[in-house]
Amino acid sequence: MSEERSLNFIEEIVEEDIRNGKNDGRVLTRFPPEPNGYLHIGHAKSICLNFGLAQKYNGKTNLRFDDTNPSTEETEYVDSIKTDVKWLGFNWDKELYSSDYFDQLFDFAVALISKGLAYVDDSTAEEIAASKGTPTEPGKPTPNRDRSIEENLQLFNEMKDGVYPDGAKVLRAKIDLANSNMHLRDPLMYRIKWAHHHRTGDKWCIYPMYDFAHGQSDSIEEITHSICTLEFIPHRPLYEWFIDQLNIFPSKQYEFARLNMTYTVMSKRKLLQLVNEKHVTGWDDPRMPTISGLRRRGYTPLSIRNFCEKIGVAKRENIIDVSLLEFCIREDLNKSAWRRMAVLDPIKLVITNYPEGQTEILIGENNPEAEDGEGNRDIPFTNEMWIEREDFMEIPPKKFFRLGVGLSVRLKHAYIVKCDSFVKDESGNVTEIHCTYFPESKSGSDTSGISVKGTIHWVSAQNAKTAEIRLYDRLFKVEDLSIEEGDFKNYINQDSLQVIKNAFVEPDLLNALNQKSINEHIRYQFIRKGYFALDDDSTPENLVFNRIVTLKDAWTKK
RNA sequence: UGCCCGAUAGUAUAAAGGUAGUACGACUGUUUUUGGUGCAGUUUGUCCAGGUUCGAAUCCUGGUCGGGCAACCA
Repeated sequence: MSEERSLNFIEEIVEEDIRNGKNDGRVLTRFPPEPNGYLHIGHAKSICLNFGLAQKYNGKTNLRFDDTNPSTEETEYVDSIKTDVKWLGFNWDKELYSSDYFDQLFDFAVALISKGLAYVDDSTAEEIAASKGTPTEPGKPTPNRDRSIEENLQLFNEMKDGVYPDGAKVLRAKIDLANSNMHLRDPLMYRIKWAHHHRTGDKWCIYPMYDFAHGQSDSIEEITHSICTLEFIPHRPLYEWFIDQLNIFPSKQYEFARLNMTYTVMSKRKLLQLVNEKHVTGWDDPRMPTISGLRRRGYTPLSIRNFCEKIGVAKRENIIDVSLLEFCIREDLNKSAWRRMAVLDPIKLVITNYPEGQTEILIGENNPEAEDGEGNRDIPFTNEMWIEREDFMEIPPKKFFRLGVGLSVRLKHAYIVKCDSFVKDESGNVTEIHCTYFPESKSGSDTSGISVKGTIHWVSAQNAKTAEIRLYDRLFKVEDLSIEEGDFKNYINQDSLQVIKNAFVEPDLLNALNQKSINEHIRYQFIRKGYFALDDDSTPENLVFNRIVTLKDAWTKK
């Protein structure tokens, strides 16, 4: 057997279960989102874990919507969740809903009442909260705790039949009001909610609580490993209590630490707030940590799966540096993205010894990382160019490998040019750079003998196409939002979006829209500027590119 | 002053009583027609105090620190 990557603690549990022949070696996991928001990168961790486990151990994974609270859930979210899971590259075995089990769950509740293990309580929410005591003081029974089984049965049926208004009664498990675990102090099983459900419509006016739905749903599906996040640890005894009392399939719950990431938030509540209060343009704003946001930004499914692999799975609270996510997308795109040239902050460069009106077609390979370069594209070369303003300096510092009077650089895929002079306007801004080129220095057939330190990108001014380019920075100004005081919105980075309306791109990029229609090569590396993805806002008249991430830059750091 | 979970380089994650390793970050060199990539290297760590043991990141005891738990949310 060859050297294997070490297992995370859940894989160890699964392997041990398989060794022991538990569940006949069967592995069935589930990904159980509540359809009340869009999925984010933290969900991706859970998705990769659940589906990954199944793939690794010959099992299956169900997609189950935990839809027990009709007032927050919508079909829109169901659809987006399915889209995102598929996009990440996973296929579920069954698409299921907790609401599929409402009848069964009702019968389970009746069974518990019949065993004297559940009762209908007429107390208000406040009264119940008060009667539960505190972590250090035991709770006290409410007046209804000792109702007869018959009465409970009748009342519960009346709850279901719509006899009572919202909040009038609840069904509670009869466990232990003094338990040190607050979740065991007679937890609520059902509440009355006259709300329209996105799937069951108006059939029900009572809905099960999470604790009386999740474990039972796992059990009904015969889930072997029910994986959730750390905050559910105190629920586990309750999860097991219901399964024991009902004597149904013993699914087991395991908990891991959720993902946190620097410079962003990861709670649906906060993300919803950013959307509702228009701090971002929507759930799929490219600055959002949502799957749809990352997708629109240009992240690939592979890069996200690799990221989830690298961050590992453990029980320790963590905050992952967003630079690891950035590493993952660079790693993927460096190998696959086609190279193009784009000038974001243009300044004119004039080649004084190149014939005006002449156009030469140069060849550039699409992908230098591929053996065959994945083909070439034509790049027109003329006497006037757009180059990046930052690639010229009036007074260049030492080790500045770009342009300044007397300095030479190679124009990528083209010739070496030497800067002779520059032109300024009245206010002192440089408006033009004048160079001479060396005809023998043509890329690929250079016989000039000249060697230069720098190579810069450019676009022929006569042939350039304009494009809109959107540059994104971190959404928040601080690394770890969880340790900051006050409203998280105080830390929003107001400069997280920069729109460049008139960038110049090489003409071949007009093909980007066609490429997109065949779903290929919609992501590019703009040489020296980063990785970019064509945005859905693009039209043939106005191409829009999102910067996914910059290239690593060892120069500007200095 | 309850119960539960956790603690290994800056950030994560391994080492199941026997050499503290890996990735990202940072830094250095090298290659390069992208100051990218690649390649080579450097850097930084077991929360504390006791105990068990030939030997402890690992087991035990006590402490410290961080997190969670008292929604008719999930």
